[in-house]
Amino acid sequence: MSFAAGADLGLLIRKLETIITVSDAERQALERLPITRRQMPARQDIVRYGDHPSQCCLLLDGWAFRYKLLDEGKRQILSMHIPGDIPDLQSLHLPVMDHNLSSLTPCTVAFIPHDALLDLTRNFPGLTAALWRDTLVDAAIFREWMTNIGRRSTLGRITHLFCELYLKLHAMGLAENHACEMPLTQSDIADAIGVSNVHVNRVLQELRGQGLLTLQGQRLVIHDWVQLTKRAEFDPAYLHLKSAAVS
Amino acid sequence: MSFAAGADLGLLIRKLETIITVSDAERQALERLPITRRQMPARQDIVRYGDHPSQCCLLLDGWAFRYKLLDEGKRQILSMHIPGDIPDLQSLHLPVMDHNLSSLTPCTVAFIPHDALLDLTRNFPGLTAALWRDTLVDAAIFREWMTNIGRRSTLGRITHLFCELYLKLHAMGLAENHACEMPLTQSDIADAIGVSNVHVNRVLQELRGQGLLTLQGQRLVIHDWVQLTKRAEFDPAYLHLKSAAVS
DNA sequence: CGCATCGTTGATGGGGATCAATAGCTGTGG
DNA sequence: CCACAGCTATTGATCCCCATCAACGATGCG
Repeated sequence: MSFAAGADLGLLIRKLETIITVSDAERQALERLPITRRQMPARQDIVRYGDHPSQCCLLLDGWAFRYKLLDEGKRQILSMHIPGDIPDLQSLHLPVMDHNLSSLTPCTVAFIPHDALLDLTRNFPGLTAALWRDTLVDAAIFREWMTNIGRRSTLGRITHLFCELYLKLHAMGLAENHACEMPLTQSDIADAIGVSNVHVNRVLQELRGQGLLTLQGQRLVIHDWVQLTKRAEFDPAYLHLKSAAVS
Repeated sequence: MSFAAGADLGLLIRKLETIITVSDAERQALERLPITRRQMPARQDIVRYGDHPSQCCLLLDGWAFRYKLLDEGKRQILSMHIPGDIPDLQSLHLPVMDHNLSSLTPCTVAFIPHDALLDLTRNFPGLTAALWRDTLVDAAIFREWMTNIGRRSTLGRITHLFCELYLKLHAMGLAENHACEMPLTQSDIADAIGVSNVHVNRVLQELRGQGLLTLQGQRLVIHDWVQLTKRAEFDPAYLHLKSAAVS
């Protein structure tokens, strides 16, 4: 357990500041949260379906994702998470997990006890609102993903996903110049947008062929942001960022 | 504006009680909420994309649904709502609407000013948690719908939707004996599960042919609940009901 | 260097979109 | 009370997007 975790929790503060304005008192309360740091290898479950967590997981470094498994091994990826996110914040008020949370890359996470967070919410209505709001943005992204999966073409789905991830990274200062890390495999993308991995492969080739983007190694480079957002029918309103401006 | 709205707000209390236990003090505070009642015809928007609502909408009677519109008139239905629901509770902390809320049937709604709700959250941490939790269940349902749309067969999607709606109605005491109102058109179902209305029609015939259910007029009768939940891979955990028991 | 994971390619078939036409149902007004 | 309009449900025909299966490179890691 670490109590000198100002730097770690600074990331949480930065995240909250992409959504609200954090006062000094709130900032200090956040920095006083007791946390347990942990390193995780890639693709290891952090919390599982059926668990009753007693803490939340703040992602400090690396990527994570949530998913559900169905019969016959089918998988639906529900969300992607980057540093600053608390992917299982809902466990604060929903005692039993209805899905899994896993690391995507090697990760550093900080566990925050529910007790400490609930304490915070009792004393800082502003932070309660901020955390609540964070879960509401989460839900807003779910709604957009539903729309993505249900009603867009495969090409639209992939480009929409990339637009969203780039913007999320950009808001946290983790991406510039329309380029960013992209550690998803093609199978991950497939399970996020509801198509087969083979089809993802073919549509990615088409996107490359059209010169819209490059995806090599673990890196995404967007060559024509405006055109990409057009193909994706991407409207960033649903991310509810304080400033959604990206040239 | 009506201040003698105990009966109306009793519905909200009943809804919250499907999720948490409401204390007497909380109950009284809820019953003191100032509300404005309104009648709505079927299929009329209540709140629209881009709006900045200053109140939340408690559904007293009838069904409502949320949806997004895309290019070329494509529509994705995001959720279905029944009496007791507050379909736009997220507007309490997300000032701008990223989707539309519309009546499905003729409705009676009660508008509750944001001010009054925010006041409540300042004085009743338990109610804050309850309302927060309500939006978290909302999100849990979104996750399940994502999975439904992304990874289940069309037959699985339809049956899953019916299982969910029946259970939600049952929890509110609005359905018994595996039968309930079902005012969705086939096009509504199609836009909820991400297929075409023609295909919905054909799969419904198959369901009828297999004797699993009857769907005539505006009424759904489930003939074999166990079998239906099997075909749907339906696991009610994601609804986070206090008691999910249905024979 | 060998194994595992990931990416790529080809062939094949089916689920489901799309278009179009007809029939049924409901409310409305003359 | 009937006629009409408009919506909803149904059916048929056609086509293609994409799942699936299978095989083969490529890449990275212990």
